[in-house]
Amino acid sequence: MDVKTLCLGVLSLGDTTGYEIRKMFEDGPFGHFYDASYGSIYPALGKLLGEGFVEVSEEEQEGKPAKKVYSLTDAGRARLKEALAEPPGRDRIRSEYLVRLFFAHLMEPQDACRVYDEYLASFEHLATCACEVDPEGMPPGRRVVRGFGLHLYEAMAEYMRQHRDEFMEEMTPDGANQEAAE
Amino acid sequence: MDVKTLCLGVLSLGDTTGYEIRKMFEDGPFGHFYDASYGSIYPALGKLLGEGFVEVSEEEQEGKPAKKVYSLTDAGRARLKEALAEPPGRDRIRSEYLVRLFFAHLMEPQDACRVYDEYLASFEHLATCACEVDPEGMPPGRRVVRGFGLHLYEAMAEYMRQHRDEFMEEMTPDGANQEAAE
DNA sequence: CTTGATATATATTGGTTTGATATATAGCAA
DNA sequence: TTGCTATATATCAAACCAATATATATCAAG
Repeated sequence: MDVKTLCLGVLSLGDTTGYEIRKMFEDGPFGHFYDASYGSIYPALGKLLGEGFVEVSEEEQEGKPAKKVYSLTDAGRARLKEALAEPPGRDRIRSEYLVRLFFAHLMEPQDACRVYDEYLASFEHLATCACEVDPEGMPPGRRVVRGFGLHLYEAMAEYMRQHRDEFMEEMTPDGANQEAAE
Repeated sequence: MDVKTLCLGVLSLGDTTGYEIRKMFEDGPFGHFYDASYGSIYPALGKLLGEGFVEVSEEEQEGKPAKKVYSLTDAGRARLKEALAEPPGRDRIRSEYLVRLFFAHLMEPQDACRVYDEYLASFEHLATCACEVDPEGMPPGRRVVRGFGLHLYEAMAEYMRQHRDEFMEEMTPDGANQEAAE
């Protein structure tokens, strides 16, 4: 599964530009389970164009630079279906937060506590955002993915809320409070 | 957070080889929240050696190739602490499974159902494995990370078990069973 | 008793991806 | 009028991954 396939997938939802594809991975529905940057999206679209899987129409705009609106061809739709039929590789996660928590005993206690609270807050935020997305009219798979994400963020936030006090106490033993110590 | 920092972290748990560091990211405790391949680990160890953050001692072995056992220097320990104090970037996930479920309506129903069941099974497996790790004697941060992972895998498996029937029915409408149709 | 698979162990290479930056224009706030 | 944000495309060095090469040992299957 490379960025080319991801682009085909995004384009299956409607014609769009490289810029907007990137935004989909940043805030949009894809951000929760994939990532891609300009440096991979633009070359991917270029290759797909050369292979006949997408078409492009340049739309002049006043003020802003000209848009290149890409759209899927029939060959592209077939290619996407083909790629989705391939066996999926296992999930990969990269969490700098969990790395820090894992090594919390090597950090300054107040830094570790800040990381903990930031991480908890990020899940509460994500859960709120995921909650606002209306599943009405979604195809079943997409609805499952939305519910899965929402359930996940809530479970993560719940776990971190429940174990917060325990962690904070163990990180700052024998009354070594953040401010007042003496 | 680059692979160099990750290597320093692994070495803070004890002296080891590049080969074993890789295995830590595959099966070991790090696999749940980070990934790194040989092509990044060996060059990272080489650079760390040049920078004086790690030392190496070649251990000849009969039969097998000579081991290069790396160990952290004091400078390396300081560098690790420094790196952990930097603000963490946001979590990144790459799930080929969720991509497929998102586009399940473009797939053959039986393929989509297989992906669903495989994904569910993978979480049940991960939960079982995480359950077997004894948190006794772990520092608080590491214990939180373990509990977090376990809680997460169980929540994911639970969600997918609960919505399985719903998904399967919606994927194969009006009695279009996998085998017998007609 | 040899073939193939698996495991230990280091290392490299080609291709992909990231993160940052460049270019260009407009709007809006300080 | 300076700086910030947003729209939009594009590129580049550095980092990174997946695959492969090398070398040896063990163990099971045929």
